[in-house]
Amino acid sequence: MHKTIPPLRALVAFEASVRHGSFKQAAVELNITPGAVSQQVIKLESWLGYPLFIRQVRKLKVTEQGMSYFSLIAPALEQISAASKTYRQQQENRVAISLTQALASKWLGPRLADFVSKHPDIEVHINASNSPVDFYTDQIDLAIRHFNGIDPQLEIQLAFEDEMRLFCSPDYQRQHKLFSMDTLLHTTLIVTTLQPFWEQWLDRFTTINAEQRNRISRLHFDQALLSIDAARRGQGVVLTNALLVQEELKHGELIEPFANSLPLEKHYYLVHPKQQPLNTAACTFKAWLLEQFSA
Amino acid sequence: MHKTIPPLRALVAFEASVRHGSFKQAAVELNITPGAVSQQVIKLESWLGYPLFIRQVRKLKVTEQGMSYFSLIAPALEQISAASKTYRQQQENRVAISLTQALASKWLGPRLADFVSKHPDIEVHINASNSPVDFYTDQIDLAIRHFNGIDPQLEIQLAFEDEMRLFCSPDYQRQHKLFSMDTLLHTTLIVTTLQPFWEQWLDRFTTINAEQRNRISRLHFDQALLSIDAARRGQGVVLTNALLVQEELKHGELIEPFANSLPLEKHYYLVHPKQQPLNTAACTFKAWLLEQFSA
DNA sequence: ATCTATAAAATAGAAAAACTATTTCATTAT
DNA sequence: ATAATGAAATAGTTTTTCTATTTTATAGAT
Repeated sequence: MHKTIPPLRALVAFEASVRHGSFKQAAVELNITPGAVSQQVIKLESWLGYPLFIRQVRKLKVTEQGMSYFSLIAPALEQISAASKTYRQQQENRVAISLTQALASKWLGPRLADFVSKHPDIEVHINASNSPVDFYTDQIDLAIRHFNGIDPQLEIQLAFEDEMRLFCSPDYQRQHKLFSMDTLLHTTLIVTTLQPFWEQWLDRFTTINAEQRNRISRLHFDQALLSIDAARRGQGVVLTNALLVQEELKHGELIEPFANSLPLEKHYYLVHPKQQPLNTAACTFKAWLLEQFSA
Repeated sequence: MHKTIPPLRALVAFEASVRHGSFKQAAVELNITPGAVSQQVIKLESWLGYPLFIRQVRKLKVTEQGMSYFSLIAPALEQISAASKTYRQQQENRVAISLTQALASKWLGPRLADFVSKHPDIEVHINASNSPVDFYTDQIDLAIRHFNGIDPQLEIQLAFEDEMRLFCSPDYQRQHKLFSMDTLLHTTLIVTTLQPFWEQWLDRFTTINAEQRNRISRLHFDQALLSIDAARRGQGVVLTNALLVQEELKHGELIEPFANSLPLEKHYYLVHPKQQPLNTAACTFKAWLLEQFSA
């Protein structure tokens, strides 16, 4: 099929030289030296087997054959340029962020309208997944990750410090008289599988011993969102970050019976790979996110 | 204008990989290693900013974006390939020869029909000019030149030895009783400007002295063809190479009253530049010419 | 279950292409 | 007459392209 492909850099130099009628001007456009243009054109002439220009002192005249060849390859190069511009530029207006479903739903979701209204030309992709992403393969620009904040390959900025707070619905509190710590013995603990912090919390803030703790009833969910929902429905008490229940607190669907907070070693950070420069949209989005973190 | 040109070798590798759905097969087509194809595709992905293929073990799947980009650039590459094939191949079927007008008209012209009938696909260009040519600029493959046969830059083969013979029309011979050398005193000598051999010829083959020679009437032409024509019309006697009057001799339009021949130091050679390899057509034409020289 | 074949990925090094810097040349402009 | 201009020629530097090799994860055969 493609057995006959000319030296393509030479073709680009030729096309620009015809348009400008000058190696000098072509060089300016291509941002290379005139000598390089000259050599590339000679290379193409050698490949084709005949001259494409009549060279005069300080002057260049394209041959008829050169002109004819130009008329065929110029539109093709233009097509490649236009397609490439479009497909590359597509990325300038696009930003994709990866974060957990809980954060996407409870934190970013309610705020996104603000960003969109401020930047209607930017296409925002939310990759809400609890599994780790590959920035390159999955075309992710930014991520909010929960980790220790150490990774030499990433640009890292703290988003939120993580801490576990206890929440339940108002009804649950009334029914179980959740007014002192020891009443937790008679409640159901809603456990999020990936956030196994109940032991630490109870040990830190109650006098309930290990044996007693083993006897407390538990409900397990593998998603923070489901745990929060269960608590909202009055099925137990949940430990989570207040960030994820801001709306429920606001609407009185959940309350915080005890003001105790268990700080964690891992926090939420905004990250992106050092080796992958952010496009305009991603920079804009990042700036907006940093604003939101500190608000 | 062409500010957005992707790495073009990478584009070629990408296009072939999409068509084959395999780096391996693309490599076979492009006659490079699979590793090189892989690297070029990665390079294009990096330039565009997103992946073009989903890589699976021993398998390659083009992304939607990749397919979409392919649909735009593939026709353009095909256009470049087709144009380049045509314009390069044009040379394979073309041969151009430079020689004097006299040789073109009197020697090559009558014989060319033979070559053309044997090779109808070969396009023959006759550059009949008495001024020197530049092989490269003027796109000349071969030349028949009149010189001493020494030029290190050329491939050289003897075509004909040059010699001056005397010719006139039968009528002129009768009117001037051209049966002995001294009768030349009363003729008109037809002189070709670039072939000033009358003095030598008369000195070598007659007893006419210098003073007598100065008194012979002369007619000057700057083209050998015109000199021959004048002789044919009975306007005088002409010195020329027998090669150029073969048809006139055959038709009885010219005769050779005296069989004397003045050998010259320069001869006719078939030449072409050592640095400019002959294409197929030119090789074929050269072989045919060499045949004609020895016939 | 084990072994072989396959094709893409990753890596280091070699070869070729692309480009730069400089000088020369033949005008052209001042 | 001198200075400016742009293409040509040349040697050297930088970058790209490509090769060779090993690794990896299957997919297929036994």
